[in-house]
Amino acid sequence: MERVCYNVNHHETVARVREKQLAEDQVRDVAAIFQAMGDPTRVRILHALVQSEMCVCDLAAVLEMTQSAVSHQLRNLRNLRIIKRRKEGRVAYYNIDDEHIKTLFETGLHHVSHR
Amino acid sequence: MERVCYNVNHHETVARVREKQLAEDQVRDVAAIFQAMGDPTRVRILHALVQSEMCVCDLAAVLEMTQSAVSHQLRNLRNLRIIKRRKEGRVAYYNIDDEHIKTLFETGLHHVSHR
DNA sequence: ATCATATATGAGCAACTGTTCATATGTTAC
DNA sequence: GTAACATATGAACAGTTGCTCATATATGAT
Repeated sequence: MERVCYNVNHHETVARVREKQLAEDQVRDVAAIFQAMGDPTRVRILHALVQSEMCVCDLAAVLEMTQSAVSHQLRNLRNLRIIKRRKEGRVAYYNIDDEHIKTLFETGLHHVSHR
Repeated sequence: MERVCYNVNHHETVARVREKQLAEDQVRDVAAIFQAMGDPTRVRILHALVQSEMCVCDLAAVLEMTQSAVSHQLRNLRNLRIIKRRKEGRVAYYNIDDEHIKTLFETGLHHVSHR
């Protein structure tokens, strides 16, 4: 990496913040969670699921998107344990995985609604 | 859009969730906030700024990244009003924009640390 | 004025992402 | 068994993103 800064301006701050840096896997995991919530389609899916457990077919109807597109996104969210699936015959019901996720999502929603 | 679902399985649920759908700009805004927090570099930047106001040069030192890369990301975050800038001479100091953002970020961090 | 430093930014490019399309898998009804 | 339905998934393709590199702008020191 090139030398871009000839002297660190605030040695004490840099040292202190360096010490408390997050572990690589923490950074990866938190970024993955936020990234998953950072897409309009997935926001709409999560907002729907906060209100009610829903099957793929119903979600596609609400979002007015293809079953395939919705299913792909549900897989993304499920892989990250943001939502969970319950199967009943041929119907798959999706739910927010836990209360923490619900809280996190609603905190973000609350933020944009109040500014 | 093709017909993928021959009968909506749960009319009542679909109708109820449809009614409470988010407005398009709410969806866009909340997705943008989460998306901005959904990148490892920006997570590290935010985690640093939660601890202390920092200048670009110091952030680059902590992250061990080029000044240019950091500056580009700071612009992204500032455009979304996630961080704010304070100028003092030729030095630009960055800060988390408000307490809501700090809370949102820490809620996400807390989530991945406790599972 | 010139030089050094701090930050900002446009272009370019490789990597990633979200949708579509086609198709596969699995379940229910007959 | 076959047909209808619900969901899942791989490939492909366009659009987006994050970094690098080069360069621009702006301030402070001399």
